[in-house]
Amino acid sequence: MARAKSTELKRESAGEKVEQILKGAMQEFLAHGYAGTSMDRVAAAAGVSKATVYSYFADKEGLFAALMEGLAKKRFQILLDIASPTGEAKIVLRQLAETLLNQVTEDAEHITFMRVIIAESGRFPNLAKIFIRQITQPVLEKLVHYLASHPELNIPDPEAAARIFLGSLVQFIIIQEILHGKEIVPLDKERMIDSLTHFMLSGAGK
Amino acid sequence: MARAKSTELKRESAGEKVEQILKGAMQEFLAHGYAGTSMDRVAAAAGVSKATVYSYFADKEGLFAALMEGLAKKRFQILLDIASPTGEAKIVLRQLAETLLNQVTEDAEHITFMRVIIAESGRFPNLAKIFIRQITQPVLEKLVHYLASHPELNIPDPEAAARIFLGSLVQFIIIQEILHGKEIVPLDKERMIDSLTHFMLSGAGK
DNA sequence: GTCTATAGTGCGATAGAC
DNA sequence: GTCTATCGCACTATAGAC
Repeated sequence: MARAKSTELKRESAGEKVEQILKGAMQEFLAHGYAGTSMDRVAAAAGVSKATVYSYFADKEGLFAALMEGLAKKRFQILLDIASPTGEAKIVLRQLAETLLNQVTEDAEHITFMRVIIAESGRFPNLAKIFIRQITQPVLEKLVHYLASHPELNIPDPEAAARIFLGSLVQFIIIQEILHGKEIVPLDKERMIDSLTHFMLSGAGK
Repeated sequence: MARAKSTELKRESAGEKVEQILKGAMQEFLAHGYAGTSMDRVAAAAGVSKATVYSYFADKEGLFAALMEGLAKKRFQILLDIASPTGEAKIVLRQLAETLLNQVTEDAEHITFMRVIIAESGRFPNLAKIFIRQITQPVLEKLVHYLASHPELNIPDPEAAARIFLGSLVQFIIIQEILHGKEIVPLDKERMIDSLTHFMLSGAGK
């Protein structure tokens, strides 16, 4: 085989293998968490040998970190796109809330990703901070900017209001989906959205 | 009770050992999660032999479940006590929010407990459900009852409003404390409380 | 493939209660 | 002395990092 020695950087086809490994790693780490995942299972799930895994990633921590950073970038890019709001506040806020709620509740991977980020935020504080910087902060900022640039809404503290708006929605997902509260404390998504927009618009001359 | 309940092993002084084991288990499980904790370390942290641990708890899962159920009962009892609200809405809501925020942010154990409940909600869905039933649901219900019994607040959907109120606060804790967002997206607790009460009271004739 | 860690068991020894 | 909780430790079998 004209396969190069693996101590150095990989050649042309490197990207494919990395993709493959990350895919297997995602399956395992999201399902079992960091400590609950073995490198053997990652290799098996990826369809490569353990040696191949270790030729691309220094160790378990490195693979986990690379995976989670990548997921943070890709999986929540949608949120940043929606959050470019124009138009009437009532519609903009409704749409933002609906997209966030539907986007996440329909995709089990999002839910599991959120769970793992929180789960490992003790062992991997830097990952949590990357998540905050890459997702929470920009979404928050866009919403703050929108709220602040619409003085007719009469919102006294846009930064706090943005936290309330997004925080309510995210915590709704955590209770209903992540903590399996759907059947115990059921509540329709639409009622959350209705009440949230009601409160946000309560200061406007309506 | 000469030979107490047959389901329980050991004699009268058993409680001490159980307490000791649970204390060690708390230290380890809260610090490292379920998969990241070894029974040897639990025994060491508890200052007992592994055999003793296994004489009181059937296995690792049983010990973990017993610990977490106990913590759910004791650690958040305070919330249920506060949530017996009487008096003017503005004050009641402020006090509830302040107590919840201070209670949790000042006690690292609360934060870690919340983290572990979410972390293990995939592997131990029943624990998450116990948490919802014993803490989330009763607190939610008391707040709903309060909001609903004060029609002058003019809240269209008390159930959704209660979710928004508590969800905002809990998510604030998750972002600031659990995900280490304090320095990245700082926000004073008081501003959250001010804005939350502002929205809740926005329908009242003020 | 190697070396370490871990869940769970078994047993002899100890020390205290009656 | 008898009973028993507990300790300490050796042991198996399995799994995991690398």
